[in-house]
Amino acid sequence: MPELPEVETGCLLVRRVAAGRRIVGVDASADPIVFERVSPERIRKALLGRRVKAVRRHGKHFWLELDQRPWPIFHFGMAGGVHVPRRRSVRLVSHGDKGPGPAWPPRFTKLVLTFEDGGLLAVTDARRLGRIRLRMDPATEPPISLLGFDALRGLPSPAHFIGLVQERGAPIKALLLDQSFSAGVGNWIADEVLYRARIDPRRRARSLSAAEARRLRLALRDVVGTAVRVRADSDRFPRTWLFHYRWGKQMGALTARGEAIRHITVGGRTTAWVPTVQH
DNA sequence: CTCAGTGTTCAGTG
DNA sequence: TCACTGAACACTGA
Repeated sequence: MPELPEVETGCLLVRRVAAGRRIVGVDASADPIVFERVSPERIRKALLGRRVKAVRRHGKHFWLELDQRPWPIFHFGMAGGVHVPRRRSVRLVSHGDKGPGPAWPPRFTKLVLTFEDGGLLAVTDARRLGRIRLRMDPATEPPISLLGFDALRGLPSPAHFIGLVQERGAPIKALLLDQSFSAGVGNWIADEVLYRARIDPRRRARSLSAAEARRLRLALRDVVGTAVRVRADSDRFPRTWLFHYRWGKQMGALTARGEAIRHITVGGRTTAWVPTVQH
């Protein structure tokens, strides 16, 4: 679930349920991996009785501003997310893995918050690569202070962006994935952006012309902006996006325009690209 | 049973 | 020191 658009969408959900309310219940699982060196007791102590003043995000991290520090930071890793009960009635017992119907709390829940108005919020993480941290001032402390510009709201000016790109020697795809460069970009966004900018993912960032870097910036703005606008609902991504065809691996995968898709490894990640279009 | 994966970190290398 | 690479991490689902 977790690139910038998914995190932003989760953030909106959290804001809807939590903003302005007091936390009256904290149920934290004892998971030392998800709770980075923070015991469930400390999480509970930090959150219980606090009022949520604001919900902020930078890149793939988001955090709650409370009426008292420290504040919790959430990162979804590869398979984390936030959930609220569907409908009004809450079943406390899930009835089997299959079959439709509400289940609460969801599978892989690591944290459940209850709010004064009865609202509920569950934080899940199936693969346990996500993290929940406590910081006195999240924006100025690692890991968030180490992030680059936010790919949705912090895009640098064209001139600045071109400069940032041309001073780096990594493959352009690896640079896009570097969170200290563009915070929030993940594997599929990087591929989509490069496809739309018609740039070979293996190209060294330094080798991009000003025109190419400009194209890259616009593609980044468009892909992230569009994905956020549709609430990260991939069914609503434009049909022209590589996203819909990139997993037709094996052989003969084609884009909407009939272009052949190839898969290679760049920056340590599986990369889908279209050699006839990207140079 | 094996392996890829919408991510990050860290040891190792140049 | 900086920058980059690749393996490790952890676990589900195909």
